Amino acid sequence: MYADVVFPLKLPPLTYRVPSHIPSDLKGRIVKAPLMNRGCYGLVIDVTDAPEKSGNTILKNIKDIESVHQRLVSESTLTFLKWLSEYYLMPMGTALKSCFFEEAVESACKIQDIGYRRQETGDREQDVKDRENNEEQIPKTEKSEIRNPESEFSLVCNSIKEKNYKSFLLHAPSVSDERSSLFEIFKNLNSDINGVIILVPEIWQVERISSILHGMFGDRIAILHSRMSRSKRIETINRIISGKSDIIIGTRSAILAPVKNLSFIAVMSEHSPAYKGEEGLRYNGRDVAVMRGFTEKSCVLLSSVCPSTESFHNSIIGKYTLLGNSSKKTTGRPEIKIVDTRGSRLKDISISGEVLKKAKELLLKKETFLFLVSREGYSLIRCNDCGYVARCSRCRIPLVFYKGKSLVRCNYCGFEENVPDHCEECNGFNLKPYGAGAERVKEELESFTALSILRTKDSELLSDFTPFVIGTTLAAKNISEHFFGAAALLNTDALLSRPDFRAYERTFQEIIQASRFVKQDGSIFLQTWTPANKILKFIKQYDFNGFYKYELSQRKTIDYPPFSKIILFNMFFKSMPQKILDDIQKIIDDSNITGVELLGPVEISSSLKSYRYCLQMLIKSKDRKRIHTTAKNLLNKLEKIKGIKINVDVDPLKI
DNA sequence: AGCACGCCGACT
DNA sequence: GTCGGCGTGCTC
Repeated sequence: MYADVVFPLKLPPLTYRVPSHIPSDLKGRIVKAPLMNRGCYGLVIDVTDAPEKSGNTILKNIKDIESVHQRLVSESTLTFLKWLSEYYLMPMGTALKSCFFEEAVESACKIQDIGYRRQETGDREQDVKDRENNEEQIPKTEKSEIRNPESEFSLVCNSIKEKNYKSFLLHAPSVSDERSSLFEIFKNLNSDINGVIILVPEIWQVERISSILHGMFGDRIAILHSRMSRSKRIETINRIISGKSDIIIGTRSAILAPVKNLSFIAVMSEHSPAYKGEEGLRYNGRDVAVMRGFTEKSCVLLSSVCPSTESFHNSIIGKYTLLGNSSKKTTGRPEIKIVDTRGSRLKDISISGEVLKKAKELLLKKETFLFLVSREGYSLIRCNDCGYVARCSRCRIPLVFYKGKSLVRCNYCGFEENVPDHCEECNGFNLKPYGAGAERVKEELESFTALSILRTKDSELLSDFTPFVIGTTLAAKNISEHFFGAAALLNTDALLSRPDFRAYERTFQEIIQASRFVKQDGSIFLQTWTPANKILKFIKQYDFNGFYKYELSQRKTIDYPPFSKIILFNMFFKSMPQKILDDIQKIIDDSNITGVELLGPVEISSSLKSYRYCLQMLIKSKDRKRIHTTAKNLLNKLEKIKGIKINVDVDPLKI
């Protein structure tokens, strides 16, 4: 008898012999096995009669499993783990590591080294029984009783009770509606629910949810996010495995928590790019949530005030059930005004006359005005003779001018140098600030109003009256809803023309999110040189359906998600002789790829400090299975090139 | 992830 | 001549 064991290392499963005195119900259990001359804890994912012949290499010197420990995962979780590894093109060990395996081992095996025999009546099962017994003492109302049968959330509640996979997409009118819907669901269920994961995009949002649910679930609630200390994380995982906590609230990684009998997954602000990992196993928490719900037969609720185009598309094709009709809700939202800055007389000023007039007006009424800019620093630098924008010599990214520090900086590689005095394109000396950063807007406002202006950092609290607030992001956790009398987006065009096929969608989402901080009868000004842009019309009217329809038609014509799948390869090198380029080309040619589009490789600037060079390759296809087999094949071959380091990004957000 | 093996610089 | 730098590679 042989067992395939996965360790929380960048490794595929390894085969071990199972000594005859060990029973065969090993699948899903933690075992200790020799690896690199010492005992390591791993997870058994398969038990076979003969050792698997991996390719044509016959395994010699197969070692014995040392000891057997508790069962950690169910059959369905194993299926999920295999999917996670295959889908994101990473070894199973990497996937296992992401699933809090080390923490599970730490809490279950090392602290109290439970041998095989004691296992059957382990503390874990007893704890669950204890909790269930306690709960039986508490009188419950009838399970089928829904307090508010008219509520559309009864659909979600029924689905949770049925214990079958079903996905919902809630298009909520506001962020607080998103949260209250969740509360409503738990209230309707009379807290009669086991195994819940609630995801939020950022750590500070965890507290918002946990405080709402604390009265209902007490210490059944566990919190999980990436900035917890190791010991706290182990403690939390221990609580989850033992069944003491089964309501998990956390950020991205919490979707991989070892919760048993998962019946409900909620993904708040599902459109958020924060759900996508940027290193290691680059999974998207939202997509993983849907897959986990599917394999573990749970109800999945995605919610957002501005759902992603992908999720909206899934609701059209019937993959998700659409809830909420906030797309029709235009009342109670601030008025959006498109400000045409093309004819502005004051060419060197980033704030338009119309916006400035409103700002002064609000100042008299003691109301606060929010200025949204898309970058820190003063501006870019542009040659007024030839129109060339100064760029980083290494990255070819526009350099940002910091007037206060009197330097230019590349925000990609961090390179800083003195402000150039002439244009490197035409050698002219007519360089001028171009575009508006936070520093410049502050300067302009101060010169127009003779007031000192508050620049917001995330941590700053706004309590006393501050006439103007300038922000680059809206991680405005300390700003209460409807705080501002008005808001202005000074460079809407910069957002709309970001080099990302999701630029329109992102802009729409950012404006919708900003709108929640503006008074309902206030206004939002969008300054633009392209007032005829269709997207601006949809935004102005809060026309979600119009936007999605247009955006989906655009995505279809350029053949991007959701109409095709994309996988990005970034290949890093210390040096890049012609031979490497030839080798890569040969691998591509030999793979005779069909039904898959391959763009590149093209050289891009390297984002890794220890690697100077980077080649990027984009793999694109309508065929979900084919793109994966092609990518896996290519990856296997490319990895053999010496000195290469490859980052694989399945469903990348940034291209 | 670790830990070994391996090929070039400064030392008793 | 050796000691040791950490770059590459393997782990059933």
